Amino acid sequence: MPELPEVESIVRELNQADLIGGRWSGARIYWPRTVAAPDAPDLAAAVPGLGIERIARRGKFIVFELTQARRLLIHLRMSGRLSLDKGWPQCHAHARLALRLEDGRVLVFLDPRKFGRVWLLAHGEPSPLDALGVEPLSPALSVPFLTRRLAGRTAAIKTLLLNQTLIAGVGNIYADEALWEARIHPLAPGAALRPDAMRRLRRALRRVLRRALRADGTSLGTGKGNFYGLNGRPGRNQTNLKVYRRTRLPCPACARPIERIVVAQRSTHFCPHCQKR
DNA sequence: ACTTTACCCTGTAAGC
DNA sequence: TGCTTACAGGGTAAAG
Repeated sequence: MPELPEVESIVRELNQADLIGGRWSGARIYWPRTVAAPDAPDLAAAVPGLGIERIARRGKFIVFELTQARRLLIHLRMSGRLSLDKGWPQCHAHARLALRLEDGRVLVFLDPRKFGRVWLLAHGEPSPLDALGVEPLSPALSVPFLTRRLAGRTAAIKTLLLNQTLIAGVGNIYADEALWEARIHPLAPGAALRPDAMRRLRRALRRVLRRALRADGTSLGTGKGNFYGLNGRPGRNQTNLKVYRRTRLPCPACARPIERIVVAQRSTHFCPHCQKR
């Protein structure tokens, strides 16, 4: 569920929670498949004693840099959430993993749909971060870069924006929003984008993501699949959305109804008038 | 090398 | 109220 702005918001909150310098003292695994590390025989045994040096984001991953050159990665996928509690979870219905700190606090990974994954990696071990593309808010996302990487790509631009090996961190909401802002049809083949469209796309991606970041992410609806930051804090970006989940509502630019189609197995929202093929 | 498809899971909301 | 269906912001593996 969470994309770059949501994950970044959570990382900011974690960094404000006085975890740096602390040490893990134990772990409890409630749903074993949550632990994805291929050769981590027992995360619960390996975690105690590891200190937290840094907490960062890469793409949609939360990265805990630990002592002994180890790393703990968390990917929330569709329905993952984090909660920082005073002790081991008592009544969380969807607790999949809990990590206890020496000061007694416990970071609980909640995930109704069980798609989320956690890795504990040793130095030099193959990491899912290795495959990630550029950070969209870094200078690496340049027009020449986009031009190079989209050359020869016949897939729909919407599909390519969701491809984490090209650009890391963009998901369904911000792909739709950026394409609307750039006035590009979601089904346009990547290679069909003219230089001017490339410039608009780069600019739109960065604008849309930064705006969402300022609002601490997007929280839609009331369901459990909704985005929440640490300990259930919702974001405020939903009021900034122009097309996402606004099927049949008027386009903010031309007032014609927004359409919904399916691209890459994902709902895709766009204005057929403003975003021509 | 790139693209498409099936699949992983559970919860919520809408329609009847 | 209860049942059924569609949908959900993530990604992978395998086949074409």
